[in-house]
Amino acid sequence: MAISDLSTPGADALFERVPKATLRAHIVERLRLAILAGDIPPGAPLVETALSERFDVSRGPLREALRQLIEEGLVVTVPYTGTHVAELSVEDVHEIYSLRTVLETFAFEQVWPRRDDRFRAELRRRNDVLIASIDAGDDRASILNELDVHGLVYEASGHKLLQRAWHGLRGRLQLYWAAHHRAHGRRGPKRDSHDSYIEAAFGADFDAMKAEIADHMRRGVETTEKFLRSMPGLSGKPKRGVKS
Amino acid sequence: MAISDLSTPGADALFERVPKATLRAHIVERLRLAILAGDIPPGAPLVETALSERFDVSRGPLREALRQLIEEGLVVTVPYTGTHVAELSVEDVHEIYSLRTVLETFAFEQVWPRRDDRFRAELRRRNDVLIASIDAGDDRASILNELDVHGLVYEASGHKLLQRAWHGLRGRLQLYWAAHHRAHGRRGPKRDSHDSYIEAAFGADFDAMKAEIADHMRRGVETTEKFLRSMPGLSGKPKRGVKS
DNA sequence: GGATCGTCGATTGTCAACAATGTGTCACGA
DNA sequence: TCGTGACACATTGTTGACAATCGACGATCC
Repeated sequence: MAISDLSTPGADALFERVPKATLRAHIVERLRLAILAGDIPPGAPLVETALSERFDVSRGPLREALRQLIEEGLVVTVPYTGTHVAELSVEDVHEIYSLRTVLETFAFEQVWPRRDDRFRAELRRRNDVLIASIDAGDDRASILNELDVHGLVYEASGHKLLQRAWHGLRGRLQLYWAAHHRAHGRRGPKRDSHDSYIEAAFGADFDAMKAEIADHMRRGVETTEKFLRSMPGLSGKPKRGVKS
Repeated sequence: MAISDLSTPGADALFERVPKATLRAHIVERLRLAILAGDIPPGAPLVETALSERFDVSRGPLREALRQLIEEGLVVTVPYTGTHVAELSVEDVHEIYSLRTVLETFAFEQVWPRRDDRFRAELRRRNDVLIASIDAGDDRASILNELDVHGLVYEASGHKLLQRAWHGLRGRLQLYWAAHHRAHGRRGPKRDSHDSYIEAAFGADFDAMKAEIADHMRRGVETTEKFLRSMPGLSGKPKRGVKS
């Protein structure tokens, strides 16, 4: 089979620049997507032979793809024993959101003084997309669109290292929200929670924006924590035999 | 050859917990050390066959090790073309230090309210080690010790994600300072630059500490930028044929 | 002389077989 | 019944060979 047979046109140009040139790059994407979409849930084992069969590649490229996802924090492995999707803990939630508060504030500090009209227009546009998906009741899309709105701030900062850091956080966030969606369904981002964020972003008061970011994160950590506490199974040991 | 033959006892327990159990883990360490020490300078090609021979392993584990270093930002690769050590640019320096200012301030925010005596004692200890190596004129050690002093703040924060972020920044910083040392020699961290930092860390005024962090980073970016501008060759294209 | 095309070497990408390790199971004895 | 030891199985780690691709060099044609 030729590599080109696997090409998925412009469907998901969400992450970084995508080479698409090698099998490994392909698998990284597909596997990441499968994990983030909750297709392979947290704690589920990732057996190399099974995955190599599923993706129709040999174990070489697959292992390299796994290494990359390990480095991204989405996958955990124990030598000679096994590999599984990263699990969710309450401490992680606190860490993610506290760090995100710092990073997003920093990102806004970079963008704010520039009074960038292109940024504002794009922010408006992405927010409209988000609102539309919320109103349509499409939770899967809403989660992604919400992250896209926030992601714009990092992109606009022009700070590559900061974007990289956001990318790492984004993946874990998606892991949580996907689990949340899978458990409760129809409980994506709320309109009003985001309205105040956008309003502040378009305002003139930077301190108000900082406060709004902190508030937004507080709400996020609250929701996610409540969810996790209601699902103690998610941070348990991976069960042998759960099909991937 | 048995894996145990490669064991390097407690020589460099600098980075994370070291499994030592697999060849791959070993190579990641050795390769990272070779890069960070400047043994393989920025821009130099990393040919898989040459490296696999040098480290006496096959290309499989070596490639996986490379993947990990790529994810850490120390190595860059182009499919079907080549791999080389990451290069140094002035923008990178600005990004690293600006992000580090934010992260280190955040780390101190976590540590400060606790009035942790163990932290203060360890800070004193590591600082003494640093001073000793500076006075001894050992630049190589001084660079590492200086990073160790700062690293303690991240460790004491107890924030795993923050430590992870610091680890990524730390590697790049080491890359710069190693190149700096190699070029100029005998120009490691200065005593007086660090004295004010430590003084503030032991003081009671948190705002003063924040200002000191910002100052410290300003000095760092200034030195590093001046160095880079004096060595334009470091950000050039990798030359084919440079031995690794 | 300059541009273009093909060839060749170097390098990375991929694969399938084999080795090493850890974990659970099951028989056995106290 | 409970502990214990050996054994088999599942899984990852490692290897060497082969395929695909890229970049440079040189021949050829205009």
